[in-house]
Amino acid sequence: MLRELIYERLKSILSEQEFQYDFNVEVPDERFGDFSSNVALIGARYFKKPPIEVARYFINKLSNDPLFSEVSVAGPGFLNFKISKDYYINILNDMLTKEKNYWKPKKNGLKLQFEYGSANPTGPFTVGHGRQLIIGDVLSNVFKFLGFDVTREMYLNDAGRQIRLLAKSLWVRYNELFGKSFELPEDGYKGGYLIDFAKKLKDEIGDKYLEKWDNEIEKFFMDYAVRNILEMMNSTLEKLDSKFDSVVSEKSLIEKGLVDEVLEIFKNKGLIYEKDGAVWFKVSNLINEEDKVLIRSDGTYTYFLTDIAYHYDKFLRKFDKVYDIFGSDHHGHIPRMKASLKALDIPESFLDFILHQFVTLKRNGQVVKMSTRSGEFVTLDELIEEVGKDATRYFFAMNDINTHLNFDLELAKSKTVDNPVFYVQYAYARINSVFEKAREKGIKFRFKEDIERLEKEIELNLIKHLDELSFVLKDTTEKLSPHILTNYIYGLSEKFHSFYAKEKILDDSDLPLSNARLNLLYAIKIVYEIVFNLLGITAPDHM
RNA sequence: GUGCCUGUAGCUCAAUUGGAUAGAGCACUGGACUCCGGAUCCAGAGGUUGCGGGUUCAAUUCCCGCCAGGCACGCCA
Repeated sequence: MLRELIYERLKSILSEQEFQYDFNVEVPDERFGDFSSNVALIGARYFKKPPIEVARYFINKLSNDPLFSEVSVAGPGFLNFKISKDYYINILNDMLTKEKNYWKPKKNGLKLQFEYGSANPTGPFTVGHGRQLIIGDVLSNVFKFLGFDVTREMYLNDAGRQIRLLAKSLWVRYNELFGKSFELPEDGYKGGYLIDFAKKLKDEIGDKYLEKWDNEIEKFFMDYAVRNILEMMNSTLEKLDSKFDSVVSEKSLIEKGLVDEVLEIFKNKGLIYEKDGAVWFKVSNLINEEDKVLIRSDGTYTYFLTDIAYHYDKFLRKFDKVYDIFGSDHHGHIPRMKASLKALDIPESFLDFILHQFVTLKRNGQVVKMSTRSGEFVTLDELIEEVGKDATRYFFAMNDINTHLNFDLELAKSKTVDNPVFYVQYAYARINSVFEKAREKGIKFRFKEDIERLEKEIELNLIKHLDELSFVLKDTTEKLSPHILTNYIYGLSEKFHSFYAKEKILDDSDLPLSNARLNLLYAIKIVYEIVFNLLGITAPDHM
């Protein structure tokens, strides 16, 4: 990785002087060179000399280094580097030899868990869940590619009050089918899917539970509704090509006794008390917030309590680090969650939250209101149906997670409008078609041969861009931002299309050059396959 | 009221966490295959980075204060 090589060289020059400070190596505007560094600007303070003089010191030290064809100083004291052609050829050769392993660092044994897509199983996934699912899926993929031991997990809140509301709502729908009218409970679920479930249920059991309601029947309706909703959710996940390694249910945590264990620990630490018939957690002892209820006066557990137990469970499962991916509406949950982990003597660094802002869905310029309970929403299923899996995944990944995502349905649906997904996929299809054309023309592809014929600026620049994938993957995991990856592949596509338009790849009059360029395309193809795989979108041979 | 996020070209978004003349796409203007896929490419125009201070060699980025939008402040999840 070029960036690292340059960084190491600069660092070792610093250590000769026994200086140690942070600086960066980055890709500047093309007119400045291949890479640049601010090492001299920052170093001025340590060298006690003007930046330009410090820069000259570095240039002197690096002048005979075969890695560079040129090192210069510019502006206020930036060091600009041009990588030698020979080195680029070496790198390309290395990529072709190692294929995708070129971009994989040595194994990193850290055990990570990503929790995302967690929801009440009370309705189908909404568009909002979609963003979360893709962020979680893509980040998991990248961490895994970089050698981490990754578990993707979904948490199901299948034990709470909402499930009982769901059961009752289904029961009301069921009765309606027999012409018996009951009021939907307040905050009940109004979604049409419950009517479908009710019809199915009527076929299966007839009038068995008509106008009857007790604890047994409630349990039956809860199980029936949850089972069917999970089926819906799984079918959506399949369409999205999103797989979980495990699903943890709230119910199972309670049955395992983890909630009791947590309560016991808190009790021993004097962190709980009773008031108004409920059990409270002394959050105010730990952070500057109000105390919270753990057990309601009717004896049921709050979400907060079972979630603490869940995170205790994660800790007992010996993850080195866990990430919770939520919508930004959950941000209020963070401080108290961190406080409770502290109360359990779990190190603060164990848990990190990744919050994403909301998705605003627009249809004909109008904002579509989404709410699971009112039943007015566009489901993730419908969205995938309309715009396809690839566009859905790419669009959810391509924005900074901290910004609101405007998803214009009409625009996304339209096949004629320019779509970044098509742009990047088209580049890949084009590469394939060049190889096909070469076969038609009888130009034989000689793997790893003739590559020293590559010398044009744009060719070497493409090699640099391929090399940069290592940095981009690292950056994606450090900033926990999938959009860095989509930006990268879009940038590679721009460079490739530009190269394609400018230079003829298959040139009958110069077969070695053609072969060199085919080798370059082969390396580009590997990078596309890596990135498409990480994003979970298809790599089309033809379009 | 308190806390979190956001504000960048007409629109949708970037900007390598403090770097050089703030970049792309759409839309607009004008060009490019008798040729490896024109779903492409090249060029032009478009900016007081919400406003005002501060920190320093350097601020879209960090700090303070305003303004605007989103979200959260439950014995909901």
